[in-house]
Amino acid sequence: MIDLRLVRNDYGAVRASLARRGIDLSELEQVAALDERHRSLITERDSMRHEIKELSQQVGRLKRDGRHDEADAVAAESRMRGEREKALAAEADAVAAEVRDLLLRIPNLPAADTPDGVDESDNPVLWVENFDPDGYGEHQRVPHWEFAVEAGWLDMERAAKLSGSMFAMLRGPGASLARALVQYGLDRNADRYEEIRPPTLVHSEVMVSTGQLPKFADDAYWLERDDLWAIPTAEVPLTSLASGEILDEADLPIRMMAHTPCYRREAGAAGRDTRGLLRVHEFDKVEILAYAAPEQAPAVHAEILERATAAVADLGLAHRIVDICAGDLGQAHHRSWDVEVYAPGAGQWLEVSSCSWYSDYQARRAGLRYRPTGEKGTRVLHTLNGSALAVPRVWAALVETHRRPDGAVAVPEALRPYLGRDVL
RNA sequence: GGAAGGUUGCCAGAGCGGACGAAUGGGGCGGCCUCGAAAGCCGUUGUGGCCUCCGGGUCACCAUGGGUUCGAAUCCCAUACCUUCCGCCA
Repeated sequence: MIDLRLVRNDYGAVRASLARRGIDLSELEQVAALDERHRSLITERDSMRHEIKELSQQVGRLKRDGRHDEADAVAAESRMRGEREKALAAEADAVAAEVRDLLLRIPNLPAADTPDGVDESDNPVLWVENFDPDGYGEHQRVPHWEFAVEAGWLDMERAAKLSGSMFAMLRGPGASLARALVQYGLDRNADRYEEIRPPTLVHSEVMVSTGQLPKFADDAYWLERDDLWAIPTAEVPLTSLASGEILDEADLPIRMMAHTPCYRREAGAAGRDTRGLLRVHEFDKVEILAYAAPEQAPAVHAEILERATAAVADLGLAHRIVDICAGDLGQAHHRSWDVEVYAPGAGQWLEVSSCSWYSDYQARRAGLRYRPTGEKGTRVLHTLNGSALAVPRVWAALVETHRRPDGAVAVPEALRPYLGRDVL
């Protein structure tokens, strides 16, 4: 969530920044008004508590001295204040809860250099590589949901039998390819990122920290019986890994990676772009993530983008980098770049990584802090992450791109050590 | 799933209704001593909210949430987590 103190001290700037997203600002206005009310309530409540404390100590002293009548009188006095305190506290708590509810729904402030724009169509393309729309042969223009199903690498029908539509099942060489991609994604980041295998079912508060809750509950799977949520990305457990902790500045940035399944209900996404592996409810992904001091964040952000891009470049895939404009920025994002690969069979660009800087938005929710070297006190961390390798879409673009006229798929050089073969 | 015990500051650990934000020891930091170090001695050492005439004042936090009381780390209730044993299990 955004910094309430910033709302208090520089309301105009916060308002102007959020306005770039093109959202309704009435919640922000309410927050500012309620916060003022909250502060006056707790100031009064605290002075009431102070008086109760002093009176109670008097009672103790009077009783020790055997002056019981006087003690009873003071106790009665204190009890009256107690009632007033109770009322003030209840009201203050109610207002605070209201402020928090609103604050959790207000999106992050876009970074100053985020491009202007209202939606996806305004996102500038920063970089295109290895892409020639006319350079693909007929054999490459076949969508994977046709030839990969025929070859027995992808079995959508039986997956649907087991779990419904938008679940995929990979088989034989198709499954091996997915596993190879995971290993490839992990190995290329193992130089700096600690490998972690986190739980993939998490408490509600963990989903709140990263921003999935309360606003986007319909997008996630929930296990009612145990009140646990299936993670939509490893970003969720990794961001909360150090929640409530105070880290040393000297240890920053802290880099982590995780291979996990990811679960997404994709509510409202039915219909478009859901053929084959384009959009599935469950998929594997290698995520890289970092905790950084604010000054370190831009460099770490660039590093994550560089790694995500290089991973697809080294697989010989046409790719591009898209700069997400203010109107298209995700709720928790401060600045974001998407890496997209071109799938010639599907005939479209597929988002395979969203490299994002969250500033202190998630860290404040999660309670991630650090102690600056040589300073007293703490500061809120910054979090950043991106997919190092999202399996299904990379899988799809890869088999379509490297499909040969004879129907076999040439395994890119970089992946051969993992698959132990040159063709599928 | 059942039973028992536990959860206090950076760590260990005392406190079991009033002067407790919390004894004591360890650790960290600063100082004295020393050529330097060890030992010893002295001091210091949590987080956050609000107000501020920027000197400070004040409130909250002893797993979490309720309750009792003039007053709760201390009493009561519920929950979570941890440990051990039993059961079940990849």
